[in-house]
Amino acid sequence: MKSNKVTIRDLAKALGVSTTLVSFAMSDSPKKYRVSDEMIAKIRAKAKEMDYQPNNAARSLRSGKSNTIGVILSDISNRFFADITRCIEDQASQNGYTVLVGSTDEKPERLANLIKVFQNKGVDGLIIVPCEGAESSISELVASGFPLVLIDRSFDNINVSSVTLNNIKATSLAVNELVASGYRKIAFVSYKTSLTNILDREMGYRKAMRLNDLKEHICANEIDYSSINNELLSLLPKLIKQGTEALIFSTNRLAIEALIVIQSMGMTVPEDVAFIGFDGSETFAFNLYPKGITYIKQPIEQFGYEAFNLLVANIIAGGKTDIVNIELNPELVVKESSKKS
Amino acid sequence: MKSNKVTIRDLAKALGVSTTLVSFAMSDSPKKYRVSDEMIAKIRAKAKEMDYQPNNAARSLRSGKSNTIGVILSDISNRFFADITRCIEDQASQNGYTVLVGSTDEKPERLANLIKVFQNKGVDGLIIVPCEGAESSISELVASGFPLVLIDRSFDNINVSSVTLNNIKATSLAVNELVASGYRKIAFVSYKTSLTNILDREMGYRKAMRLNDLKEHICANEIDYSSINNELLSLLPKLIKQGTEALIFSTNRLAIEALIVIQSMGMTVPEDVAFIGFDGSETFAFNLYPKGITYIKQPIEQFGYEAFNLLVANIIAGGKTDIVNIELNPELVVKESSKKS
DNA sequence: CTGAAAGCGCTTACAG
DNA sequence: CTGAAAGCGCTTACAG
Repeated sequence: MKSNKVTIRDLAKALGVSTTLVSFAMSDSPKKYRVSDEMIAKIRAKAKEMDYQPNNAARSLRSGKSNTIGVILSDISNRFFADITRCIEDQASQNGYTVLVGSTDEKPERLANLIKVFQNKGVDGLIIVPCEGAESSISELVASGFPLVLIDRSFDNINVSSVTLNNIKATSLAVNELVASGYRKIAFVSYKTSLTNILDREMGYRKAMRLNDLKEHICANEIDYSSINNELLSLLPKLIKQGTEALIFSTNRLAIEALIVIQSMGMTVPEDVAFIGFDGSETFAFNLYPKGITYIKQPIEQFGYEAFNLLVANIIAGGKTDIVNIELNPELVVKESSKKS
Repeated sequence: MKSNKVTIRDLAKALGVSTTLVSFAMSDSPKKYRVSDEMIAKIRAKAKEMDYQPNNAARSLRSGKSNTIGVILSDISNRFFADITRCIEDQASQNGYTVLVGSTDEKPERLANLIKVFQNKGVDGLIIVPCEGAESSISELVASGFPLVLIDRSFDNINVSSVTLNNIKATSLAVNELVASGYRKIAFVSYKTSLTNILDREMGYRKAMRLNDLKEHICANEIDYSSINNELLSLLPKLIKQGTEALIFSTNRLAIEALIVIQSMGMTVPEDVAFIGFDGSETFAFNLYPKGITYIKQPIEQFGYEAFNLLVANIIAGGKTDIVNIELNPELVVKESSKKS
């Protein structure tokens, strides 16, 4: 930004051509303007030689686009979202975009605020992991026609592009693996929520249990996410005493906390109870566990890749593309914790 | 950015004043231009009424400053750095700055690249957690006069502003606590590195051990950070067999992995060995541990706060402020793991 | 295939 | 205390 920065005009002067030509040659698709190949090569070579760096502010001001997108997470300290953000950033930087990241900490007021802040900063579009209670903010945004893609979670009653996991399939895979290992008394440990993705995981469990003619044991309403540790300390022994042979968890955090609680009770997996976790991105605990933990793996890279591309298509179309809902496939990573010992 | 956006000119027209006056009134310090109080109030009220949003691109282009800073971390998946980044972002947004974040994954080539990328994007300054081997990139940056603040780690031979922990004090505190609890055979578990902050932690341990007339047991060179788990699995039993009564760890990650390894060996803390971890930001493992883990706590908020303010002072001064090195105080959070059982 | 020129929305010397 | 005007560095119709 210093005054000694090389500009398009300096380049033009040095080459004896117009700034127009330089601008064309430096653009992403110079062919569109039918600039000769030699000219493109000549200009770009000179640009490199003089270390020309386009001025983003000028570009944005003129084009009305910032080439910046905003990513609003529900919780940046969740490794799963942090990893997805990383993938989005990779995609973005390869495509000349800059990413602004914010976190709502699962608070809908903060979401409304962040949307405004990012729009004021001139982002061209938003990728959002909505929290509970975000419906009004999201539907307002959709109504305004602002380019938007939801990720991980969506709302049944809002028509908006999204990239989500096939959650039904995810827990079905887990149930079937345990059944194949010979387990019958399989419990699903979740928590009180209205998030569709978590509820879908419960539905996947129910469906698979029914198809296997097994009785469901759902511990969804007994857990308050803000005091997991204590809840699990009282819940897990009860479940095991009642004859539960295997546990499936609806989230990564729940699974990790449960694993630590189980260890601290002096029990082991799968000897005392079989165990399938959800998502292995924060796997240091899983990997270190001597026997290895079976878990449902989400395609993190695909989340980032698809969301970014969907958003950019949306931006380029001026917010007028069709609604696209992409559902990604989970994968079961099988280790010892789901096998009969 | 749409064409229906309200501009400074629309405001001026609506109020019957010049754009100059509007610009003055909307600036951070309108008093500087001796605009009358009523006028400021009138203009700002109208701005609010018409929902005026200043165009950042125009502002940047004109002023030559982007009001954007870059934060380059050594490892974004480390919760300690993620938390600091969060604090920097809070500070930044309160002061009208936007933060761009990148991670080098401890690779010096990536650092050199990210510095370039961020400069091309027009950041006004950089906050960097340098990785090993970053000396050349950092000293080049310092020589160019670009506003820069290092965080967490610094280099003895480079004269650059920084915010670091008083690492000597950190491990001294730990040693003294264990000694006060009656332990004598205290080992320091670290890893092979040239990072000054880690080496300082070793020095703090050495110093405190000497002052207490105790013999040092340092396990620094025996651990390769990329295969901690296996290393610890062989190291820890050996140490304990040799009579080590207490362990101090030089990093958060090392401590967490060690705790899990200790558990998996069927041992408990502090019955089999006393334990002091480094930093509790990723404390879910610590908190869940039944007895509670004593750890050295770093002042995360202060890291973010001081680094941001130092950088902004630097930016405003055009990179010509004095070098300032801020050393923050660690705190020992005492739980059961450092007490005689 | 190439050039002259307008204009994006601001800030800020300069002049009153 | 206030206004007219230049200009930041680009992109892009328009005209050849």
